[in-house]
Amino acid sequence: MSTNPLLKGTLQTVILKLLEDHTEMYGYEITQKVKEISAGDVLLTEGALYPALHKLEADGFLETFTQIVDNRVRKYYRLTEQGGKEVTNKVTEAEAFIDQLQTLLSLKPAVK
Amino acid sequence: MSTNPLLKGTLQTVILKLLEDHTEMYGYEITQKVKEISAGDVLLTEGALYPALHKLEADGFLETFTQIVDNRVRKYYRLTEQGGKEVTNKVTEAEAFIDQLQTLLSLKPAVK
DNA sequence: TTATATACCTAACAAACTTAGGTATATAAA
DNA sequence: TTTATATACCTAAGTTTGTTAGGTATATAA
Repeated sequence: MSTNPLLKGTLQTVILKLLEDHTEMYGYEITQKVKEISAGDVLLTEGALYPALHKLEADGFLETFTQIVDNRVRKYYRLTEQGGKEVTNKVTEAEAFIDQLQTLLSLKPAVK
Repeated sequence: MSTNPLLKGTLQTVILKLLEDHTEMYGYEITQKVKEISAGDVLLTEGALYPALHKLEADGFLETFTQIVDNRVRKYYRLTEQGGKEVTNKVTEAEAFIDQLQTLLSLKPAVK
């Protein structure tokens, strides 16, 4: 019943931020890290994650390389130089969004 | 150029919250109130607003009545009883979303 | 008479999800 | 041994929710 896009358009921002903090990650690892950080509250669906990664790569923000571990393929992602700049932009945008939403919903904890 | 869904899936929540605080509002008034509260940062597009209002009404969260003012029609919206409960749900959901996003982006100001 | 503000609306398109599949290997449990 | 779970990648159909771009109409200021 829950039509619940958990990250509401901020998935790209979260991915970029994780890659800023962890340098190199593969898709499955990202789902686990998000689950861990959010204490199990945010469960990325693969149908959202993989297309998002491919788009970020196509846009020039990520680059990839593959490794074989235990006979299984891992596709690692890493920020490009352009991607490094984009993290800052997207995080700033997310902060503004949170700020606006808190204002509109009267959730601001204190006066700015 | 800005593909900027300013409210990223929270438009319904914002509308319901405004109607909780102001009892009765019409569409155009909502756009002006959002602009005012956000200091001009959030400009609702009518193509998003009106369908959202119609959906909230169809879902039983809002009821309407019309008034003529200066020969022009105003369609007022008001929360139904069910809508009154839904505000709480949706605002709680939005708070959780903000919290999760702040955690994932390392934006949390302090430890909880 | 032209532009801006007020006031409603819809339709075509795009973005970003969910849901539901598919392929394949390693390992723990029944 | 076979079944389930974890690991690891992927895509396609459908839905929701927005943008963009129109349309109609009245009041008022330039």
